[in-house]
Amino acid sequence: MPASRAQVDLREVADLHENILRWYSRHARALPWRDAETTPWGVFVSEVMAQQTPVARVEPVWLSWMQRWPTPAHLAAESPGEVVRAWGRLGYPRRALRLREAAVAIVEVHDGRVPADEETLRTLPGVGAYTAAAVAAFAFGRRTTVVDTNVRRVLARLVEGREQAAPALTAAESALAASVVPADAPTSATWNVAVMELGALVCKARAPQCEQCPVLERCAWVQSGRPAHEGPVRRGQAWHGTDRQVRGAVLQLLRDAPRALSRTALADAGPDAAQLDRCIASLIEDGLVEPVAGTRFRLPH
DNA sequence: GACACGTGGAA
DNA sequence: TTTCCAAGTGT
Repeated sequence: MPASRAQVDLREVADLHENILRWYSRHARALPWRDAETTPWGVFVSEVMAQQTPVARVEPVWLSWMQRWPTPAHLAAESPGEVVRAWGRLGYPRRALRLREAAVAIVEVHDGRVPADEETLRTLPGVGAYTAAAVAAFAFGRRTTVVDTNVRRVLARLVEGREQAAPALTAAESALAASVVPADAPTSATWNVAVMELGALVCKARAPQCEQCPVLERCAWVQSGRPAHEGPVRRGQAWHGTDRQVRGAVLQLLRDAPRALSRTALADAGPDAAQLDRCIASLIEDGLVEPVAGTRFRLPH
């Protein structure tokens, strides 16, 4: 059956809802941004921090971040460099700049309040389809379809009978995910986070814990004997010797330095002089580094 | 659609 | 030790 035809009948959907929502009520992690008193801004921050980043690593940074900048106005008033420094080693530090830019837009365009609808959320820097849906659902209880890597993997296995989702999100996947979202808005929000949680804790990429799965009996992948992934092997992310590695090393030096560093000091970031210069230039271009008097470098003020 | 973009823990 | 990959976005 082509993936575009994969679907679940109504009785089956109701059963998935019941079992997955019950599982979530018993096994959901007590993440701080799930507290009832968390503001939409707090949810927004958590979703940006969680992009491509394990949730466990986000938690301590989120706690200190919300203490320091409890509202968009607080963050908007901060310097980019301090924001990048506080981002620490979460990775993809451009997210920190965009989060601050989003805070500025929220203050200047949206009266200091996080927008509730996806279309408006999508206009904010660093907010794509996933984050817009997640904030609408988890901060405002909107009925929408949240599709992240967990949801894609769970549906690939449960409904399509495949071990892995496609390399990139397809329209068919989005349609399938939308077709199983509960009609009721509050329930839909819980459903979206419940499927994500199931993917994160049980239906994991590497070592799925099928014996703990609340919908094991309905899983197409398990029923067909858990066949191994067919098709092209996913290309691993290159790392050693890449610009990304050098950029990360430069930024780590600057985060840890109280003042501007010389080009010589930054040479610790990599042995290739041409690559180092290229990376410094691209970091400046990205707004992550600021040149001082042409010869020294620091996080942007 | 393909690529670039950080980081570190688990297997 | 190397590889995998994690609540994606922007170009």
